[in-house]
Amino acid sequence: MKVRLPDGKELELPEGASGADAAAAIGPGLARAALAVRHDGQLRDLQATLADGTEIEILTDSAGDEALELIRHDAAHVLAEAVTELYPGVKVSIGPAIDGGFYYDFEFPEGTTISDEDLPAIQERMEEHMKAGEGFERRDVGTDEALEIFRAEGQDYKVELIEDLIRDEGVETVSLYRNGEFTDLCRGPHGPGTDRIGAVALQSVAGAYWRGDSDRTMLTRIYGTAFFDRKALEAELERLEQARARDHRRLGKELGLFEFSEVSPGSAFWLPKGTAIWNELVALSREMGEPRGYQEVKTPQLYDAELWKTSGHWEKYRENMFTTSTEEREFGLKPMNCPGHAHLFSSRRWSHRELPVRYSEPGLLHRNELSGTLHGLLRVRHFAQDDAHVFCTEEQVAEEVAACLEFAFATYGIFGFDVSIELSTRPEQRIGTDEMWDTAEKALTDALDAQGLEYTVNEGDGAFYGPKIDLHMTDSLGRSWQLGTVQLDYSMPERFDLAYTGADDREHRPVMIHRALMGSYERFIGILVEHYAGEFPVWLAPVQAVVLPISDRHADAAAAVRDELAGRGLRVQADLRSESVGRRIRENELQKIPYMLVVGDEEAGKGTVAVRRHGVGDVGEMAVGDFAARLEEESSTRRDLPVEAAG
RNA sequence: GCCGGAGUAGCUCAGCUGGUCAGAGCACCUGUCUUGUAAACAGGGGGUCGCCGGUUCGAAUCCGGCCUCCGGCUCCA
Repeated sequence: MKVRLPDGKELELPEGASGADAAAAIGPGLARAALAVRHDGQLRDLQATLADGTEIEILTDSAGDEALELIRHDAAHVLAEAVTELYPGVKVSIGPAIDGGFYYDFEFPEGTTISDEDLPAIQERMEEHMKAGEGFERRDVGTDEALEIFRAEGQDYKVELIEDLIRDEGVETVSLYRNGEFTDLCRGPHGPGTDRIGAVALQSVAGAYWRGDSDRTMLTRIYGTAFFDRKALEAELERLEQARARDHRRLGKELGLFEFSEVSPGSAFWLPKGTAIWNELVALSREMGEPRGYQEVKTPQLYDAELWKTSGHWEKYRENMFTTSTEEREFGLKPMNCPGHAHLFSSRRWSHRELPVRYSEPGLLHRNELSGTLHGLLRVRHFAQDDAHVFCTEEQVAEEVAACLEFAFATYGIFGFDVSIELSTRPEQRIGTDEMWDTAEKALTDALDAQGLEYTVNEGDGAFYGPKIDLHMTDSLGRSWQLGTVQLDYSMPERFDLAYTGADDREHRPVMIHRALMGSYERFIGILVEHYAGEFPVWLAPVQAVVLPISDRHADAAAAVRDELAGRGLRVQADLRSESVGRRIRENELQKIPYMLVVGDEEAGKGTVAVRRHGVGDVGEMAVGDFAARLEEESSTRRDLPVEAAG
């Protein structure tokens, strides 16, 4: 028989030849490096027999992410093998490869708990199996036989998986993979053997619900990662260590940006330096919003429960709301600005000529998030969004959604963010008719397609009142967080009986677009801190420059420089402490302040400063006025100017 | 909320199996030094060892409950 190779050549093989045979026929080097074979587009074991006339490609350990994914999945099986040996009676569930590694979920016998301290022993056992070079043996069996095997072993989760496969997909056979004494239900493919997993590291243990369902058993998940060689593994562990240094919670404390306290869990206390960043972002939002037709409004924090009943929050969102009552009236603290804005819109009559109306508000919100979900600035209970609601006609929807996306990308461009786009569709808990959802989902899809944007679809992840386009960024450890969102809403206008008078002199229902671009200022700043590793561009830096007198007798000259710059609206301080210059430079460097301006005898007389740039060093002497102009330019353009180290 | 882990001076952390274990560095305060591009020197103050309860002659150390934080899960900006 013949198979075709990626370079177009044909390879003659005996009937019934496998991927391994094909690799061997091409060359011994490839045979050694081979991990799996792509056969008509599908990745299969090397042992799989090839069919005549098909196209094949041998996957080797130099195939990048795909190869890593394969051995990480292998490693998950070895993990399960080690755990079943070390903890008799353990029940296994599933263990896939994930971005950056793999995990396996187990149910340990009653009374056995696993912690990080148990990982080294498990890892050691895994390494023994890797050294032994056990093969991954595939066997296809009838579902009856598979059920019998796993029932006999008391592997209830596997039994459930097979039963579901039979029920949902009508399968009659399933594949089993055996490495050593461990047999797992698995679709495959797997590499040729455990010795191909070069190096493995178990990283953490965590709880995870069986099938991601919070009503079901909490399993114990063990996370790990694997690479082809120890060097790559260690580089990755080193990278993770480095990433921890960028953690916004750590930098926020070190740089004096914000604090958290037990007295208000999930709520940041913003220090002056963090507030300076916050204010710059709000200013940016206003500056960009104004020419785009946004008008800022201010609405209350607390609303009668009636308003939340009208909006649907009382029914669909109440468990996330903080409520209170006074004089026998019940109130809810706002978790969103939309009902307030809808109420505001309804307070007068509108002509179609006036639409779209775009109300923005950096409103303060409270959401009663589950305690276990709180996470620094990235997940809080009290936050503010760069929120706005656009009230427009049906005909204006496409243009307005497109304008929101333009605004969003213009904003991210300033920070050099590379966001990923997700379209979230109707959730189970929702208000509004299916027709409304059809219309809204189509409108968003059309807007994305019209701009040729790439996106993934999150079925069922929409807001309860409408579908949304979400814009995501990852933090220093690669966790994805939603920043911006553009949500289309046909329900709220109906619930609030919103109307405008059309050209036909009849009443029409406007459409509401909810949008936040940075998302919440809290989360955005958290991501920003990690993105810049605390080394903010000049326009965002809480302190843009610090003036350093060489000795006490230069204090007045230094203070004068500070006053002149601060008088021009720049965030400049003077470090007049009687500490050594080296000491003060060190401390201000650690604070990652963009500029230090040294003033001594040489400079004081001439009205200059010796400029030191963070991360660069001494960049030479400048007249105070020239430096001020530079700082002003960097602030107003929101772009740092290039610098070169002096001499 | 759920699973696992942690909680000692402002910060980072030491303190093994209960008995001078309440410590170190940095920070802070006082004094001296008056400084040229990443840490001057000396002295000093500071903690009911997260909170509540229990075991014990005796608890930072053991047990229970609660709070907060960390890693995940569920949920979400």
